[in-house]
Amino acid sequence: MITIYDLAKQTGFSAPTISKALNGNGKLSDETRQTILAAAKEAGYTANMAAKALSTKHSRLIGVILEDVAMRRGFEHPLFGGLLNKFRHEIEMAGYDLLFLSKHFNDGMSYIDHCRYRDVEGILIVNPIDDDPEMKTLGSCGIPCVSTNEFIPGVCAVVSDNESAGKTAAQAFFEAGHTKIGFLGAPFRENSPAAIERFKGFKAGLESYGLDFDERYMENCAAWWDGAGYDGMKALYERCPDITAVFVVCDSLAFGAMKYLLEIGKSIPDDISVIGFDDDTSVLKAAPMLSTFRQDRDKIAQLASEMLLQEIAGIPSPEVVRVPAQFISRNSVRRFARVLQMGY
Amino acid sequence: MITIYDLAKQTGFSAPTISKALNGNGKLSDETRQTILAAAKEAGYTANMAAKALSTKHSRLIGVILEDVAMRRGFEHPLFGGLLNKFRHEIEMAGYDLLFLSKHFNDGMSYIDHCRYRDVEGILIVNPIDDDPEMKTLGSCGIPCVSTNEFIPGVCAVVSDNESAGKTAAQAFFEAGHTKIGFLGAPFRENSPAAIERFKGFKAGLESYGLDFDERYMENCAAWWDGAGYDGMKALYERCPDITAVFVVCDSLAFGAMKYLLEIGKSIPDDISVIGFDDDTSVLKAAPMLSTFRQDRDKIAQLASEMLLQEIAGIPSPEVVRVPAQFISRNSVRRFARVLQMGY
DNA sequence: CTGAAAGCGCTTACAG
DNA sequence: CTGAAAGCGCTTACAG
Repeated sequence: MITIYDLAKQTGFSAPTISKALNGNGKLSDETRQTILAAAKEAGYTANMAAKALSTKHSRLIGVILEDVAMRRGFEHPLFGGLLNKFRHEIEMAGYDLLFLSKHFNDGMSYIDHCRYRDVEGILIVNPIDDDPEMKTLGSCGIPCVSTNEFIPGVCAVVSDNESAGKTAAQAFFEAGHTKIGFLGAPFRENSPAAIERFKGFKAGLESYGLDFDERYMENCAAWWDGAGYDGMKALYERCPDITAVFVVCDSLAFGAMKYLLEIGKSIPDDISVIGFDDDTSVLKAAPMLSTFRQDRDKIAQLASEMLLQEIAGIPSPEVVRVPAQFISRNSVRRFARVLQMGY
Repeated sequence: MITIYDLAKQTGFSAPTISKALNGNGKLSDETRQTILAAAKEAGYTANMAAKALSTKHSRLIGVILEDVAMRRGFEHPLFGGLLNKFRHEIEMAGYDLLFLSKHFNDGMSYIDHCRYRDVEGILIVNPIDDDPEMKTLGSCGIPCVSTNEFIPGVCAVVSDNESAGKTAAQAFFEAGHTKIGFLGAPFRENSPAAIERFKGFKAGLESYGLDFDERYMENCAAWWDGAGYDGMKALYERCPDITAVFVVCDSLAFGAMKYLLEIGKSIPDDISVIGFDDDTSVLKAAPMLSTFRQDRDKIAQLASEMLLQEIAGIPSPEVVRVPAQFISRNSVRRFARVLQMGY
């Protein structure tokens, strides 16, 4: 391993001068800088980050909290995986590395201790464990944080515009002539906006068309995976067999719901129309006709990295940044004839 | 931030003594150790890894090379995502953190430079870029490496027993009475064993039953995603419409292949039987009847972490470790009546 | 524009 | 069993 002292010896300059040349700061003659840079290159010099981190207190490490209790897919989660691919790329371009924070590290240190241990400079909270009490402390722990799925006091959230998407779903159903429309949700948790917001927007959308949303038409599934969607749809449909359409908060649930509907002999969209959420490729192959919403994972990741880098630089972020989700209309919504006659 | 000097002041011992107590090494009276540990706990002391790394040359960091040019799914790759979930858990239990190695870090340092920069202690090569020349240098770079998909000179490979799986596929088809069986492969690359080995085993399996494999029955798709499977199946089937079965090297390709077959009016398995590979959940929802092989991601990850930790400790690893892939028989293979009559 | 000194927080021999 | 000294590789004021 070659150090700045080796470079100092070779070039005849002092270590601090080598340091300045390498880092491009301080006043140095161009000539000095050039010779030092050339020597470094020739010697194949690579800085030692541990030493840098120790003296500067800057580790160039971004901690990532990624737990996936809800879907149990970890890296393979339909939103989180793609988001991380992009986020990783963005921060690497800025000279940072990803460091996964963990609770079972070194027999159970907290996230924050893990951060201190590694001098982590910023935290991306992709998704925490439900109701983790440590989340509340993150906003004031002194380390810049950005969240991409959960609302945490004092932490900037970059999330899809779920309400608008909900409205769009209502609009799509309404314009196709549906009036009895179910809502299949997921556990409503205060800090996890996705399900609640999609419902809010959906309800507001219906009301804007003069349709009151009947609470009986709403069913919240017990979890986020397809089995729960199956059970939820069963409960909903047995209670309200008159619905002609259902908006489901995510595609996994929609897949389970459709499975149930198909099993009892219903066809989609002829008997019942469905709109999902996520544009989940794992569902899409099975249900290529499913209309859904695509969360802009690249955009969310890019904004999240910008906000975080900005906060590290001392510039505060807004409390929440919304990213539009794109409606992807395929063929799971039946258009009623009378509507077509109305000129649609 | 509280340091060992603070602890030293508080307890009246010297910094080295604090260090020994904290790390459990060196000779210390139990009493001293206890008081120091208690003081550390009360003060909420967390070690500083940068300082530790600088003085010990041990970063407790495992570099990960994860590129996914083949499937373009990154973290969402059917094998790699799950493998990483488990690998991450394993090494965290051992006090290590994951560090993704990247070529576009800090305007383009090599993987090895990235490792030196961070003092990475070991490298997990989940999947490299095809024909990356840097791979050849990894085996002799001085940093312990383990690979989970690619053969690299001097690097321990932990991979599925693809040949046995290929034989099992041949057996399954043969026992069901098939004799004209196609093989749908992927680009054969020398260092990437999956496709070649599955083919080898498959061919050997057929031959063990006295069936010569007709080279015309083999078609290698241009890539690993479903569109390539569609095209590959088309080419194969147009050339050999007499096949009654096809073994496909991965489920994504199998999905594309089935899509083609369905489109031209064939039914599966009545007209043509299919066996895939990967037990890819994203395909499974669409084709729940697909018989396939499940790679034991947890086992591969666990063995890879063991090998790597072992190498870091100075114990050499075997050149290759094989992990059985489990055949999952569902309903995509037709059993011919005459076979049943033969007593199967 | 360049360098000597001190420090970041920890550990490793080496004394005692 | 415990501590004084030196060092890991880098950077930050501060002189000059």
